[in-house]
Amino acid sequence: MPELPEVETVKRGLAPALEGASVRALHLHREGLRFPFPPNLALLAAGRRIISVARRAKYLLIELEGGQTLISHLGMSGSWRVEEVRPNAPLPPKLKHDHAVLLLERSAAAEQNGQNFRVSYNDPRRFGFLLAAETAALSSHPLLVNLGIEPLGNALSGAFLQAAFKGKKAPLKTALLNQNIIAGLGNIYVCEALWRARLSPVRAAGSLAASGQKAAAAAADLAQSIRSVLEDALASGGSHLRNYTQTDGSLGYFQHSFQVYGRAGEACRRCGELIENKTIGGRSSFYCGACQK
DNA sequence: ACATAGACCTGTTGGC
DNA sequence: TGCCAACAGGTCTATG
Repeated sequence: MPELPEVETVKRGLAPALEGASVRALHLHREGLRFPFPPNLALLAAGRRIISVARRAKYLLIELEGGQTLISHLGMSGSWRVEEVRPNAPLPPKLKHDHAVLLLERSAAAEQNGQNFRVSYNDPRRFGFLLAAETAALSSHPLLVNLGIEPLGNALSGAFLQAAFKGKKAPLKTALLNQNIIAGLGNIYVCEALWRARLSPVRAAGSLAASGQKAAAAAADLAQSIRSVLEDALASGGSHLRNYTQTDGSLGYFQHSFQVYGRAGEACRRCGELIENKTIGGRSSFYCGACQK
């Protein structure tokens, strides 16, 4: 599920619920996920007000009053679920694979009934994680310090890609998945962006940095394709995940817009040739060998 | 410096 | 219908 558009959608779902609320308790139902939970995690969150929910790359950053920020990564199968907890009503059932549960209280000013709510982190495969870090030192945290640019920010351009890819022999596909260059792209959107840009995933990344107008145009095209595919996914993800309490945001919304991902053996929607699936850098890569050069 | 394979996990899917 | 292998949106580590 979670590449940048999905994580951004989660962020947009969580922020209005969490911001300004206070953590009554954080319950952890196992020792850890991909990484062990920090020993003081529950204690550190308890009683703290949540200042903000933000996203950097595929990380969710939940800033707490008191100088700590929770770092959440969804791995391959993580999701957050918001549920109301009404007085005199049974608690919604805990689901299998709910590993971390926040019990929260809305600020008195915002909520006359004193309603509480529960936000659960569910992750069957447990490739995700939940950590905490000093807010002041967040940008130098080992997980974040080397991250590349945000592809939806102003930094992404043809010139940026040319500079970043110059001399790289790695396949374009691999370079785009490198979170230290562009942060937030994953397997699906790289495949889709390359199709939009008519660029082959197997060509050397450095070929986009060749001198001349042709390479510059291809790099600019790719930058624009990355931006547009992420924006389109975000637009459609937002509409489907709006009801946050009922869906876990797993596969099912933008997939109908896929042009190549998961379509091996089907006709290219642009030229009619068959979509190929080849492993590049250890990941399934879908592309049209006829019109992606 | 780079590419590749393997590791971590459970759930779903497709072939027989 | 059942069984089993292959595969899945991510990323870190070890190996060559």
